[in-house]
Amino acid sequence: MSDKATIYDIAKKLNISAATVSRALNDHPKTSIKTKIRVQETALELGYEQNKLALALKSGRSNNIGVIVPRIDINFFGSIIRGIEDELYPKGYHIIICQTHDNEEKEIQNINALLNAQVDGIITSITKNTKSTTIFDRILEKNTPLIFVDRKLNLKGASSVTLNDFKGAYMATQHLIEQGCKRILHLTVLGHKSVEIYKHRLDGYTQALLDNNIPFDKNLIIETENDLEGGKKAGLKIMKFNESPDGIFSSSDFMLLGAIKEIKSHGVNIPEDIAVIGFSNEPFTKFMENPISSVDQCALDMGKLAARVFLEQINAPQLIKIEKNVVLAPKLKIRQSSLKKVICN
Amino acid sequence: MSDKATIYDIAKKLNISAATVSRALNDHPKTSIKTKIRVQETALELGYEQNKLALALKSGRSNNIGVIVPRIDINFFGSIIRGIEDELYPKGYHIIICQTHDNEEKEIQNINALLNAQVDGIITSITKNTKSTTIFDRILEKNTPLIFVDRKLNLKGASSVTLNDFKGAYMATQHLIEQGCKRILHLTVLGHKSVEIYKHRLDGYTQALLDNNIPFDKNLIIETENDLEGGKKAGLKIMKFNESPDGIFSSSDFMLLGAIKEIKSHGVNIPEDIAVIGFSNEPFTKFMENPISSVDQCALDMGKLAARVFLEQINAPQLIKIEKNVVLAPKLKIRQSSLKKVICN
DNA sequence: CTGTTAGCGCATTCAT
DNA sequence: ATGAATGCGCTAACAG
Repeated sequence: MSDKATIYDIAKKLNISAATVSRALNDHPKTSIKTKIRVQETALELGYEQNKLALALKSGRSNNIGVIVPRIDINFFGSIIRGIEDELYPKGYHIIICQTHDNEEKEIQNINALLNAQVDGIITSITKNTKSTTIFDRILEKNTPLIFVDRKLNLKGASSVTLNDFKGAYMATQHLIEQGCKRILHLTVLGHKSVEIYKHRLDGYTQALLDNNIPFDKNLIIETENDLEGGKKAGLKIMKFNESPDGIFSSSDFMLLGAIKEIKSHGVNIPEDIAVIGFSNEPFTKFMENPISSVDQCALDMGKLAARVFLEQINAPQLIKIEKNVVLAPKLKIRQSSLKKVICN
Repeated sequence: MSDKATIYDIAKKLNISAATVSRALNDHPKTSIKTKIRVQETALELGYEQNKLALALKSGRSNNIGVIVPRIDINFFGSIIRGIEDELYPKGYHIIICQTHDNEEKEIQNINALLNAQVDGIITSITKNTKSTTIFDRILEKNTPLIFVDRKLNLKGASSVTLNDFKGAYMATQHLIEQGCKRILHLTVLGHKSVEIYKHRLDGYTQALLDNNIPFDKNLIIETENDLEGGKKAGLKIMKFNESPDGIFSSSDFMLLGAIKEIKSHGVNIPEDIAVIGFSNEPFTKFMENPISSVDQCALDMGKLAARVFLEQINAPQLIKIEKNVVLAPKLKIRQSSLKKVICN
């Protein structure tokens, strides 16, 4: 019944104009307190609620922000979104979620749809397969704030919040070296050359070796699929080495888990024989009977920061274009899998 | 520059009326093919895109649907949302995400905000603390489709997609019995009486015992906090029993994991001494060195079904109100932790 | 302090 | 087949 009451309904009932009602509702300074009260009362009585759609059309601001991620049910992205929501909800923004499933075409569709829906900004993690930047240029042409999280494109006018993958890898490798490892193997993702983050992780690993005067050995780089099976394959390869590594730094927790399972099945002990550390701090790493060390990506913080960058941009004076590139330092989560030395927990 | 082209821009350029442009764009039957083509061409040229906001205001349909969950970064809810998105995106709907953090006040705020944003429907999992139904009644009064997922309220006019928790618990308990367990302990959540699902799980457990002529022993019910610590506490209690249980069915994987860690530290073997099975099929359960059996909640399916129920409601003729209550059968994920008998994997 | 007018962008009657 | 007019609900500019 109370399907929808508009300001006109209130106006009619009070024999005043809709404009006055609008002003009263918005607490406009030039309105008598009397009418304000009367309006508020009848608004309540009629169950009036502001239609944000009309407001959005009028103002050109929808108060919605689009968030596009590869998959929403991946813990990392879920946490990023949570960070964004936590930060933006109190400011009156709503979050519209889209998934690309790492499909560039879906990415383009999503962006177009969000733009048509008049979102006030877009926060996104690009596809693994994103080749073209034209769709992103369109966002910028429309003066819609664009913020990349984690997986980014280098575009003038776009902001970004990323993790210092190089540093994370460096820290992890350094940690293994400090544990006494001399022959550290690196597990990287097949086709990593096309994804910045894996390149950076490889570079961090290499640099750490260099800084510690450990020779780089290209035979100690194994490229495999980023899943359990890929890890197992890699583990098998490792078991066939003449000289086994004494440490593994993996660019992914999943690959590492596969490798661990395989290696253990050969009677090799972790961390005694081989100390290992992964990347991403997947939830399962800390729940294992023998918890796995990993590099935490601070997903929640990344989301929060991306949200703040958006707010800065949206609140900036018209003519000023803010472009901000935030790089977060990762955190090492040291657990049993990489501790050769005895340490009090 | 191409900030925004409207149908008026196209109309002006072609010296025709906006109405004609609108019709041409919508492939209206009573428009000459010639103009259709001309309009489409200049639309492309001008980079025209439909403003969904205006459309929404006009039509009263925003093509947005609100989804409210306790937390988006919990795997279960992430999967539900993914299911919803997968199903609704191809139909042109967008998903607006909100979190309650299990706070009833935030729940009310979220619903009001979504209603004001003119969403076409709301899919939600209620708070653990939801006491009042008035806010949900408001949704229904507005004739906005309301679909509960997993955690539901029994309201006339609202639909629901839930898991058969009773059956899941029954299956899990039955499985333990089949493994030869005689003294099966049940781990339930503190204050479970206020949340339907835990009650149902307890009931399923009880019924399975009954059906197998195993006496119910209230000392074998332990109530604890739903987290690792709570599980550890429970594990300690169990270790102090005069007569140890030989099986555990836990209403939560997290509690179970805590209990397992505690129990193992006392030298008790799993599954040999105590076979265990949890609930929810959390991702970590299958990644463990000794994978944990669990009841899968089919989150993805629940999301998809909820989306379909929404579509049915929204597409139903005006006067017909569809109320649908779907109950999904859970799936047992049997892994090492509950297999006393040797089975070929 | 309040009323009138107009417009955000679109689709839809009613004419023609 | 097309144009003119109207309204979705709201706010802002301009009068008064």
